[in-house]
Amino acid sequence: MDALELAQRNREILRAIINIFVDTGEPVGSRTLSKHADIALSPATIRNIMSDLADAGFLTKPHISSGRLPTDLGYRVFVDDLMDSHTLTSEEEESMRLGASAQAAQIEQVLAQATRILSELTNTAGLVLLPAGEQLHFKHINFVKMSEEKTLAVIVSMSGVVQNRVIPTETPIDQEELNRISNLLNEEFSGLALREVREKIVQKMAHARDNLDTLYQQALKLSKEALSESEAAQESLFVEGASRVFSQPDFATNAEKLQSLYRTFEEREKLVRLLDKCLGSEDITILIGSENDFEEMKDCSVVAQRYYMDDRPLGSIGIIGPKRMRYDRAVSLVEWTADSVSKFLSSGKR
Amino acid sequence: MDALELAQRNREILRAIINIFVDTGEPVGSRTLSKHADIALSPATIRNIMSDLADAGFLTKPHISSGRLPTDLGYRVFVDDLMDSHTLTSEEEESMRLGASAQAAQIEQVLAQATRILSELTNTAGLVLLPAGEQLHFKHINFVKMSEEKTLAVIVSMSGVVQNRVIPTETPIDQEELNRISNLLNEEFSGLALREVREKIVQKMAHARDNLDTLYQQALKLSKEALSESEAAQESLFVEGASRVFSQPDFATNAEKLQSLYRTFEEREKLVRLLDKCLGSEDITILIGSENDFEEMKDCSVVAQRYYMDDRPLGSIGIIGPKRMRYDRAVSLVEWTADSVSKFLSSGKR
DNA sequence: ATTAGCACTCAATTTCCTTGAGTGCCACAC
DNA sequence: GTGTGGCACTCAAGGAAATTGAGTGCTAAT
Repeated sequence: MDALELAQRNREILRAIINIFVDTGEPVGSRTLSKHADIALSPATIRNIMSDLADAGFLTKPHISSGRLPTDLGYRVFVDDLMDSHTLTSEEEESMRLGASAQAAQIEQVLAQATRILSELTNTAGLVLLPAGEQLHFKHINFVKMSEEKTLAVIVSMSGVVQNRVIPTETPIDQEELNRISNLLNEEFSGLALREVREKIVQKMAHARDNLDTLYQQALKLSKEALSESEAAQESLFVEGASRVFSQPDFATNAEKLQSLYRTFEEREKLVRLLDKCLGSEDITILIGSENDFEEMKDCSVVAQRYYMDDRPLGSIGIIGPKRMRYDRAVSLVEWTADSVSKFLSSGKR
Repeated sequence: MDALELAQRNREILRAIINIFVDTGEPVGSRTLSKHADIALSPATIRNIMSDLADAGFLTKPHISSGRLPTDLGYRVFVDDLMDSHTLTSEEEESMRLGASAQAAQIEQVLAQATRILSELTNTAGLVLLPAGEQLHFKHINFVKMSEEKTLAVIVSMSGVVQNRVIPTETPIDQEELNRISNLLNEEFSGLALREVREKIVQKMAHARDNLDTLYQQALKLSKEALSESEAAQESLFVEGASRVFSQPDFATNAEKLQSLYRTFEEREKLVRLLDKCLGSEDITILIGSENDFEEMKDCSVVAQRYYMDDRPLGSIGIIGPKRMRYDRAVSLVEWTADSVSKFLSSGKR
């Protein structure tokens, strides 16, 4: 037997161990494995192989006289090379389709719904990120006078995202005038990326210094305020079904882990950063255990993919669950969901 | 010694037991209590009194040979009659003041901020309910054409709450026309309660059947859609720092309780109902243990009070924490916060 | 009425033992 | 040398028994 075939057999063993462990949650011993239909080797032989796999860093054991379980690295090669691809069952497809049925809904509602279904099907926490950043394109702005010192700006993007913010105004502007300002801006900036709008405004403000048209100047000033920093502040994140993660037996026993995990889910900022990372890659992103950079999430894995609107990546959608999860299913479901969402957002003209 | 004095002494004992238990979390025994400075009685005497208090239903014990701890009823009389009122320390006041510093912010931001501080200071979960129902008054409406079949309605209330929803439109209406419709509605309905607006629209629709002014008819139809059911659907609830509750030693040991509690926090609807109840009463509402109607929250207490805008009750703000909490502090802090929020929302003209 | 004393209870902790799954290594067979 | 059986060893988990200590309830004495 040459080296290649040996390697092949080792891979087979590794795959079997991970499959069994994902299924049972118990460390897998050599005896259990030799009973397994696909493996026709004696426990002793398997022990040798397991020992090799452990030396290579793919397996570990909780204590010296126990069965083996996969390391992060083990999961990694499993996910990259060993995993069979999962085809969705008809029930799974059925449930997904229900999600797309919501008609005439806002983008946020569509995303929230998709995440909820994703969470249900995978029994993990569903996440979706809608960064209100560079991707957004200006559709409409509207100013409402709230009081002498406060004006409310409502900004609608092409994709249907609505942002609003309060702007302090030194000199009162009456609603009539605000309406005219709105119209002015709507005509001028329609369809541009928010970033471009910001740039244009800055340019125009420089030029218009001596311009006598105060209405126009006020318009620029107001809209500058309204659009400032809107990208950083207003991204929105939906988390759905986080409690499912906590019910997993992997955490249920350990109150301490549970708490730190809970705190993580409350600190949305970290989740945003995780999903943000996925925006960078076209392929599905899988982060196993410590591969995500947050200590308190080292027992969790993230599977996420970006979704599109009209071929532009808009945000990312995914799940977060225990490291011990059915990666094949997770990958299929996340891909399918991202795909559905993309199709829904791009369908027809918006 | 007459009956009155005896009762007084019993009350003293009950108060001491609750204070100690709230402090330590351990059942209080007669010995511990007799060592307590304020109590100059022997353990045996105290035992007799404790026995009486237990018979009266104020105390209970986890097992036959252990110290006593308060029942829900015990907490109730404590809160109603025995509790010293807590005066805020200067640090506490200091932290609260910081919350009010945010200028020109939206109402949601103010509320979220207040809740966060409340949660920090009490080390419990902070809650705030902003029911977008009867209380809301119409300020401004704006329609944006998203596509041939979809129109986005943005409704701004007098209090600065922004709601938006997508309306399917059979016949396309162009933006120009939508603007005119907006203007029409804004003039006609400004300042009315949303409920009144709805009623008026229904009336007018009945009357206007033969009216040839199709613009007006369209306006009515659109606005009816935009305002329909908005009250039920769009109330918003902020929960801040729920993880603090989970870190409490009362729950930390019991993974099962922890989970059910977690699920409760995810089911916002129940929390809404709780806070909604508080809206009915002018006084601060305290619900101890099973006094709230949710089985899974029987180990928690709620302290909440409504807040006002211009002397109209708008919503309620409060905390939810373990039954074993410093009620005196909680009450003071919740009252103070509700007060600050009310003042902030009512200050000046809006 | 109050209290000291005493017997009793029971959760919690500790200790010790047993069990069983599993490893690692050695020697033997093919 | 590749695979296997055998054997000694390890260790977590679970259970039984013993110990401890905080606390109660009752009775008799002050």
